[in-house]
Amino acid sequence: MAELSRTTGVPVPTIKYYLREGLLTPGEQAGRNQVYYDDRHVRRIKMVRALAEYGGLSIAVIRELLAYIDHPGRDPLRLLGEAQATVIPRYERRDAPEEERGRRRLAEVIAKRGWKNVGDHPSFDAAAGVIGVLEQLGRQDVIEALDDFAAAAELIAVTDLRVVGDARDVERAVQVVILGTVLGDALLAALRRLAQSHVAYELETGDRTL
Amino acid sequence: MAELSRTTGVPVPTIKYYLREGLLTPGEQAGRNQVYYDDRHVRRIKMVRALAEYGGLSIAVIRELLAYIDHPGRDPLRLLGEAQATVIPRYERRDAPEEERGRRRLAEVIAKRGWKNVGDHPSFDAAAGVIGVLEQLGRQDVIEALDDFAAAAELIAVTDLRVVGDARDVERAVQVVILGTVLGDALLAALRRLAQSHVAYELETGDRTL
DNA sequence: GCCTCTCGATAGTTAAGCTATCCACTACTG
DNA sequence: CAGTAGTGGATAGCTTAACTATCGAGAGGC
Repeated sequence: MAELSRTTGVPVPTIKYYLREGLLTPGEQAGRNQVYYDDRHVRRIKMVRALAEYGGLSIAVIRELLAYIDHPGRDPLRLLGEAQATVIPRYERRDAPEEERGRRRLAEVIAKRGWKNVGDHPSFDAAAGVIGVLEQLGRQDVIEALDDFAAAAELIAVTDLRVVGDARDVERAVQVVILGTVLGDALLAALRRLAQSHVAYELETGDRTL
Repeated sequence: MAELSRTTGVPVPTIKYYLREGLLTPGEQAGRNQVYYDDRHVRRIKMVRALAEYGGLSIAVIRELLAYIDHPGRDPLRLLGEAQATVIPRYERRDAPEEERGRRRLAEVIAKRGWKNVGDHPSFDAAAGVIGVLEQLGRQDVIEALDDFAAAAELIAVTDLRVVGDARDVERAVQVVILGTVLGDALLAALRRLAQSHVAYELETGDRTL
C-alpha cells in the first residue's frame, strides 16, 4: 500500500478511505497483513482523482460511475444513454414560471435544429433552468446566442459519437463516454476560454471582424 | 426581509448569512429595526443562487465575482481577461511528466489552429492537465478529438465575443462575461448531452453516418 | 398594552472528504 | 532470532463550507 501511495501521490490514509468507500476493489490478499495492488489500482486511483478534481464530482457519484464502468449494460446502443444518466446531475424540475419560459425557449431551438429524441432528456430541464435564470437576470442577449451554442454542441456531439463508435469494445466505449463527458466538459470549458482570448486578440489587432 | 425571502424563495437565515458574507449590500435603514430592500437585492440573490447551483461556485468565489461586477476595471479591452481571471479556478501547475506531455500536445493544437495570445493563459494549464490525465488513463482516442473540440470552442468564442461586443456599456458587458462564462459552461454541457442523444438517434435510424 | 415581528449577533448543525490513532500482527534487518 | 519498522483494518477526530437555529433588545400594529 505504501508503494501504491508513492506511485500515485495519494496519502495512505486516503487510499484506505477510498477502499472503505468501495471506490477501490481490495487487492489480492497475500498473507495475513500483506496485500498486493497492481496496475489497475493505480489507474483506478488516478481516475478517481481526475473525476473529483477536474470534474468536481462527489465521492458518491464517482462510486456510481465506477460501478457502471465495472458492470456496464450489454446493449451497446443503450450504453450512451445509460452512462449519461449516471453522470448527469439530477435537477429537480421546478414549475416556476421562469423555468417554464426557459423550457419553451429551448423547445424552439430544438425544433429549429431538428433535434429528435431529446424532449424528455434529463439535461433538458437543466438547460431550461439555465435559460430561465438568464432571462430573470435580464441576459436576453446571452439567450439570443442559444442557436449558435446549439450548433457548436452538435459539432461536438458528432465528434463524441465518432470517438465512441471507434472504441473497439463495450468496456472501452463506457470509459470513453464517462471520461469524455466529465473530463471533456472541463476540457471544453478551458478551450473556450483560450479561444476567447485568441479571438479577442484578433479583434484588437484587426485580424478579424465579427 | 421577510418579503425578500418570500419573493426569492430563500430562507431568512440564509439571507442573513449572505449579508454577513458580504454577498449582499445592506438595505436602506428605515428606523431602528426596519430595512428596505429593493429589486436589486432580489436580482442579487437570484444571481448568487444561479452561480452556486448551476456554476457550482463557492461563496468565496461568488463574492469575488460580485465585487468585480460592482467595480469593474474601466478599460473595456482588458475587461474580458480580467473577468475571466476572476472566474477561472486556479490550477497549480504541477511539473509532473504527464502534465508536461499534455502541455506539448495542447501547444501543437494551438499552433495548428493559429491561436495567439494564449500560451500563458491560466486555462492553458487546466486544459493541459486534463489532456495529461486522459493520456495516463489510456484515452488517446479522446485526445485525438482535440482538434475538433478546439474548432468548436473557437465557434463558441466568436459567438461569445459578439454578445460581449453588443453590450451597450461596461456594466452590461461585465455581466455578460461572468454569466456567459459560468452559466454558459453549464448550458453548453447540457446542450452537448442533448445533441449527443440526437446524433445517437440519427445514427440508429440511419439518418446520419459519421 | 401586549403580542408579534425585526434585525443582528452568536452559536450550533450537517455533510463531505479526508486524516490520525490504535492495535494486533508480520516480515525484513542485523 | 530478537527487535523494529511497517501492514491492514477499525474507529474516531478534524476541517471546511454552507447553512440554520436561538436569543435578546427593541419597534409596529391593533
